[in-house]
Amino acid sequence: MAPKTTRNQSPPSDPQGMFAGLVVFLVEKRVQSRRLQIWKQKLVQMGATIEDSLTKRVTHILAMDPEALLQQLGSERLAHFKGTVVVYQWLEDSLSSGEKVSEDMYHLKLEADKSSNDYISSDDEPPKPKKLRSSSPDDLAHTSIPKTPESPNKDQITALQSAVPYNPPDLNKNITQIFGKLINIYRALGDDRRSFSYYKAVPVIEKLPFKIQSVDQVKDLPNIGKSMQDHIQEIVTTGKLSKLEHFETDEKVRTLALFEEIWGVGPATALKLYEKGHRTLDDLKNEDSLTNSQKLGLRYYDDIKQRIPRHEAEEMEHLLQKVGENVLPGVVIVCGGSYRRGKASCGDLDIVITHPDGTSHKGFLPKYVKQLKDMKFLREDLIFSTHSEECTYVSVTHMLS
DNA sequence: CGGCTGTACTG
DNA sequence: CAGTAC
DNA sequence: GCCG
Repeated sequence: MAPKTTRNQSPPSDPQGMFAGLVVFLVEKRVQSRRLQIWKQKLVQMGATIEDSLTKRVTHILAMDPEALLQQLGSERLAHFKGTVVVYQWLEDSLSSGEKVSEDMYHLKLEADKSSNDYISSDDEPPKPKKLRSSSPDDLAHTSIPKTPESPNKDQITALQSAVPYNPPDLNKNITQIFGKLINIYRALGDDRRSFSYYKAVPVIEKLPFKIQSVDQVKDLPNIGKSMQDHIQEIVTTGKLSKLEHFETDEKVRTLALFEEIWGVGPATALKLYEKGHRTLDDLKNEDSLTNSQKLGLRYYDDIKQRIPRHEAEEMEHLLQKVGENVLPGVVIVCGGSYRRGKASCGDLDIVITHPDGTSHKGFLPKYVKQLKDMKFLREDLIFSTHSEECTYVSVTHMLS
């Protein structure tokens, strides 16, 4: 879980280099990948930072020509960009002259505007006939409280508070959705390692600011190896993945994957249930070998699978903070996880509870939980344990809206 | 080819 | 301790 | 599955 999100490359960057302070986004279209690689390396060496997506920190966009630029970013995203857009020649000339040349002669401008002929996609989720969002989001809260009263994690708190929500464009859903299914399937089969590989590949693909049309565009991305490239190739050309098709026609694989979506059910339990002859969730209604957590996971199957829209997560955070302050003045409650990372929707809500004086948090969680239960925010305990100073709590919540 | 995080909770 | 989740 |  440790966010190693920094993609620090090996070549030592020189903070005094000619590109110091620049944050660059490279439009990769119409660029030889080998050349791109060299450029990236040079930029980093000379003190620049390279962004994988068009974040608000980006100061410079580099592109071959207006078409490539437009094709990868779209005019509306570009319209909001306030930085400098130049052609790669600027970089070439800077490198050859040994000093950063003025951008003036290299500005890349879009041809007038070809009106709004882009694309207005109402991008919903096709493979989800699920309709009613009767708003019963689930909530999994995990709290961990520093062991030492010194509470040396002020940095963590400020880091949490200063995180900037940014949602990269979600092109390439065709690929990430298929990979997402493979993640579940391999995990259901007990192949966690392979599952994790796909798990790591997905965010890499999600961060791409363009739609993948050729293998060349992904051939030297991290966590994308030979197999992934082949799969991507097949998906972009045929629109599907035969490997996945094969899995999905296999009843055992299908069933194991289904059972494993139940909270508390892993590969072993899923297999046992399958061997007992169970094939559907309904078959499990009367299966009393399930643990408490698993029964709850089954009962709230649909609710737990619901994602929480960001704005609702925001409301929940405020509510949680208000109640927390009420139970113990001064307590600090912040959301972490996917919410903190700025996702548009969250599968759960991760909560971190701390207190500035480092000791007052003792015994806070039970009282807090009780309060939240009384007001019908929390519903059912999935896990609830308290050691002397570290507490863990995972629960299903119910929000009436 | 071998490693791929480590830890806490349930029953 | 096995299984599970994070 | 990917990586070293």
